[in-house]
Amino acid sequence: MGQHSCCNQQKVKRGLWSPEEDEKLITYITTHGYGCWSEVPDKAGLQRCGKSCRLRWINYLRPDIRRGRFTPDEEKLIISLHSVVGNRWAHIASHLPGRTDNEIKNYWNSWIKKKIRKHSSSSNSTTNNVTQNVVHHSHLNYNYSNIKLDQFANQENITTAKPPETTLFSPTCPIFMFEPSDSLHGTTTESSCNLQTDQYFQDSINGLSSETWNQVQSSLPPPISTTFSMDTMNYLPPLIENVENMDEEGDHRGVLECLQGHWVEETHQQCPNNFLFWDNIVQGHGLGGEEQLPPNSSNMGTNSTTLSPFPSSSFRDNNY
DNA sequence: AACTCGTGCAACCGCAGGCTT
DNA sequence: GAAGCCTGCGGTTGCACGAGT
Repeated sequence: MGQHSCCNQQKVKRGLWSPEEDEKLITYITTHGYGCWSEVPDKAGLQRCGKSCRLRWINYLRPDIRRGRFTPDEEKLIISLHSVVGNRWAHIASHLPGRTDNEIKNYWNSWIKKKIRKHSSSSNSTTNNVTQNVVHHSHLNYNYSNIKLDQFANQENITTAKPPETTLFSPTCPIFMFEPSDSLHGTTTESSCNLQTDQYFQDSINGLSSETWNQVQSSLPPPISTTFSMDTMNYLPPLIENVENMDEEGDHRGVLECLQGHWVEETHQQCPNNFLFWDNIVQGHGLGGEEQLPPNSSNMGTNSTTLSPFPSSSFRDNNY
């Protein structure tokens, strides 16, 4: 064990590829094609495993590879697609000709690291344990969501507070799950926007060219009414619609009803971010009393208690 | 100049799923 | 249906390099 099945040959070289190795691989692939990758090393005269050859070719050597910095449009497209499909890098890469999943993944991860640092340096240090526990080297998608939600939780008034300065995306804002014309430009009122949108994401969407927008649209999953997968974005339109009905004083009851009626009860399974979102809304904005209690835990999916703090004990134990 | 640290990127690892036998 | 092999994918690691001290 310890080595991949394709790499258990004797004297398999690892590490960075030399120009000579690249040359051998290019020469072989361009003249013979790659066919079965496991046969490529022998036939090309390389002491690499087939998997390594494949990776080198796909990520670096193939002629249609596009290198260099991501353009603003590519960046926007990545952001948009990531909001739709999450960390499915190969899927995202399929919408960016010449870009590899590895490249996009690296770009995204380093980019998020920057955002996290920016957040942590600009926000005060009174973050709760949730954030501190989840900021880690991996699972950036999930963790970053928590960071944003945590910031919401620390705001006193969700309807008047300024949204985080540089939020990237969140499970609360796949706005293009709606009709683009309405959701993008018509329904993000001042009050609702603070709750449900991500400013960075919003800017990205607004800046998309029609071509890019079409690419995003083409990647959309089936309509929400028929799809409740684990994908976070599928949970959100009801919330956003209901938030629109909140009054200017920030009556959160609509949110709660929404969460109970459309979001939590219907989509309560396997979605930690949503639970945290709920948890933070409630904890951060002075809601209390019987009517605001989260749905009965018996309604929750079997995974809810292990995946998230919702319904949290602190919610019930504290006086909000 | 030497050292440390942070960052970006290439490559590896383990797993899942498809295909073949 | 089971086993083995292969490919593809996402997560993770390690290293080179530049910036800062």
